[in-house]
Amino acid sequence: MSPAPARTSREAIVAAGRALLEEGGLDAVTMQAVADRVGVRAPSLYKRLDDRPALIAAIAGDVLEELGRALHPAFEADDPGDAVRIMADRYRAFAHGSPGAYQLLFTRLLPAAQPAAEANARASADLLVVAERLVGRERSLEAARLLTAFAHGFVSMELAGAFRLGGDVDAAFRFAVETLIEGLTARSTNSPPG
Amino acid sequence: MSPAPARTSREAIVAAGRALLEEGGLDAVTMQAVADRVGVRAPSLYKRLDDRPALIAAIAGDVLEELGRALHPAFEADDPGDAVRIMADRYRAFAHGSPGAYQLLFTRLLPAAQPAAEANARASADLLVVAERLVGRERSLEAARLLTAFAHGFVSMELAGAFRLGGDVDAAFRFAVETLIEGLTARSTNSPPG
DNA sequence: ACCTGAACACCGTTCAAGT
DNA sequence: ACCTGAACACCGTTCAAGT
Repeated sequence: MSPAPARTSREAIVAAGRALLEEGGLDAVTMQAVADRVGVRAPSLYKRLDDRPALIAAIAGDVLEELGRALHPAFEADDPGDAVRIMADRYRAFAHGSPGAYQLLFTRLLPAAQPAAEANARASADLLVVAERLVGRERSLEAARLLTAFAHGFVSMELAGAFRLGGDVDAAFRFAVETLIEGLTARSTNSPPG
Repeated sequence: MSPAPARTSREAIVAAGRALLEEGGLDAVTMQAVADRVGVRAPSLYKRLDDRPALIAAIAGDVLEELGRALHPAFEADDPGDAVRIMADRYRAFAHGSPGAYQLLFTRLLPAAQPAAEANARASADLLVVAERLVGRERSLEAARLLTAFAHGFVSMELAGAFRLGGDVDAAFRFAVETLIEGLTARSTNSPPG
């Protein structure tokens, strides 16, 4: 008579998926493992999500929002160079703290799994403002792309274990950030303050 | 009486796997699809390869060698700035020409799937020489890491479709390469020629 | 309204049996 | 020495049946 009460929730399912992602990579995020973790049978998941790609998309969306929140305080720095330094550090810290989630963002996602682009757009806009303060309006998009390409490339190589020649990886990161700030500043078309 | 003749080869299997990778991503590289393509049943593949991770590793190894060959001519440039320009262009062209293979290189590979590191080491050594000519010995490792991080980050974001704000992506790449060359040159500890 | 077991088409992998 | 069909344990997903 009484309809069956909900025994889980979309949020719990997404959280379980993300935990499995960090523990065992994307392959470990099976519908059955997720179902086990939230205490339900696999077919029940299809009441809350269309399919596995939709689950992956939901995880990616959460991650993107969280990364945006982690980066946002960097934009309050007065000096654009400091903004870049803080952003870079926070970006890298996020990737180290959630490597599985971070890598998911740059996995070629199936079309169905593309996360909502709002958080993305907001972060892009914030970064563009910093870039403009650094190099001027004309080159701001190019500068923003250089900065994001570097940041993503560096942490992604770190996570993939691609820095195999020893040395101080933290120092290499700091050196690179300073080189980028200097290089971009030197190309600025902003009129100097007077 | 006569033992069964070989109906395929390890090379044919690896080539089939790579073709499937480009056509449909890593998920499309199933043992059955590979077997179909080389004209054999799936269990026969296990005569030449331990398992699917070994197949993926073999593909990655081939790709890495090919990338090394594509990059090598860049190191003949007299000017280290030119070497960086040529390397960057060739690196990007390789990724555009074989996006599936390229992305495979930076997928978190299972330990079993780590390609032989020789080709890797040779390319690293070549790049270090260029970096040293650009910034001096002390900072050469840091500089090499900045350059590879940028190059990988840029093309990987391109392939993931992460540059969604329009603009001229080619121009952004050229701008970034010039900014890096200038920034690194400015930090050089090499004594000026004279 | 949600949950479940049973079923389907697919994986990777093993292995005994064939030539 | 290599190839094969059959089998096993696993996937994702659908659906009729239960409450």
